[in-house]
Amino acid sequence: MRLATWNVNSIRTRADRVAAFLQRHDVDVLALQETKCRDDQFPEMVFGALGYEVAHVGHSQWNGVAILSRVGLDDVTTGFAGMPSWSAKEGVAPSAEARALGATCGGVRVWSLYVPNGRTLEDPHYAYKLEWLAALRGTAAGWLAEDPAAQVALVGDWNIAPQDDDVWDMSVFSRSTHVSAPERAAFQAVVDAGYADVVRPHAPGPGVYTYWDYTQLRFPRREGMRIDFVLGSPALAARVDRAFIDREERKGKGASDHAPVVVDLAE
DNA sequence: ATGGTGGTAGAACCA
Repeated sequence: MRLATWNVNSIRTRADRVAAFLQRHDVDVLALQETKCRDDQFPEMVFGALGYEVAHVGHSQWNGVAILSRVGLDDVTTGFAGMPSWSAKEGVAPSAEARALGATCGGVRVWSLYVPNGRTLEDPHYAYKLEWLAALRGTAAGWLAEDPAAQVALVGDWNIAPQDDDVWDMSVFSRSTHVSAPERAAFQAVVDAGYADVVRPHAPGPGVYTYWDYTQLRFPRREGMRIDFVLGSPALAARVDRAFIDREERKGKGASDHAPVVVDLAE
């Protein structure tokens, strides 16, 4: 089974690219982030024609996550238990909502995650990001306590660069989100709960990224960040026999600012 | 030092 994740930065703008990607790499399950559309706007037919079922949750034009699967799409769940709600605390703030979608695909519990960006170290969204990650860690730890053999994949845009080598120049990020100690600790806590980064061993750094800012020629200058991850439970991680970042997808006109991450699971 | 680009929008806001 081939599982992939991609922050697509608008599914309507890039439906053709996503369809071509699915076919080019023969992908079975694709988790998408930043779909940037309402449920009724999702171009389901494009993917239905290719044999994929679609689950999507998009609160507004901001964010939104989806799962496409041609190996079953069952027990679809919006949000994980205990996921903190931004709007419940602060009033309407659609940019901070609807960022987790779970489904069982081919025996694997797949979670498409868009971790809150955080904006700046002083912004309330930063505290929300840490709170959100702590809740995810707690709930995901519970899944493994319940069933240590569970096959779970936590995939998506984590908006965290866990290691210094995961950004092109640490000095640029001295007072920025994504690299702060609390964010890295929050990411590590999920790892410590039993979810391993299954891609890094197959795509080691430095200089290996999943995101390049549209501005300042970041991609041709090879100035990127590794912020998209596939974290796997022990039973899932044991099945991974190949993984790669499809850097080619970042090239050319009409690319997302993120590249897809692809993982192969042995039968 | 701001703006560089691209998305949703249809003005500003977000990444």
